[in-house]
Amino acid sequence: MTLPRAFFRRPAPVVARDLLGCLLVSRRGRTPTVGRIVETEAYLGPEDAASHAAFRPGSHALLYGDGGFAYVFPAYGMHVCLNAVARERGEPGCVLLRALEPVAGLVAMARRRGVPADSPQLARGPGNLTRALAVTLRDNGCDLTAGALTIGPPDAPRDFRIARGVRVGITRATGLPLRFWIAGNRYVSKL
DNA sequence: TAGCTGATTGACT
DNA sequence: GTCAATCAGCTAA
Repeated sequence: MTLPRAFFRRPAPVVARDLLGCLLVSRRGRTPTVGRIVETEAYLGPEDAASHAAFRPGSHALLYGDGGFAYVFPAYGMHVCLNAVARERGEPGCVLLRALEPVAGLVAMARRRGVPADSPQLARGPGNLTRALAVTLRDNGCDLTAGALTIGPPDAPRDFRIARGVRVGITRATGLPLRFWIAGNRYVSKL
């Protein structure tokens, strides 16, 4: 069960908001790991100075491609961040996945992270999220609607409150209210 | 070829 | 609060 391609063929902020509560499934490694998405950020096209579409040509092939694919990039040499490409072909945009609430495969996540399985830090933060799910640069460009890395619809009613605020951790175009998270969730990276 | 930067994290003062 | 680790891809030369 995965989200249809059409889900991703919408503006990035809409996709970012609707991804909250959805399930990210990674079949990397021996044990599948599943997490509920609790925090996202939307990045737009070249008009958004913080978007890689504006200043990282190496990402253009993916960011300008069809929605529903993974865009994985290295940051600060030691971390990788996972994005879902959003919007129709030719209209660049993506959604950065910043935090998950662990659902299944907690022991495998804890082993990869080196923290207790009940730690709220299991998949909190973009770099920690990819480490917990064993996402690497090899996953760059993979199909999120079918494959080792997929996103499924929520497994429970979306009865949470969605909070919205400015993006964090970036040095350009700060101030845009493009960060979304589940209000009060203990696995959100910052409040 | 050398130098710089960043959508980060964790350790340390 | 500060700071190092570490690298792809860009820029300047």
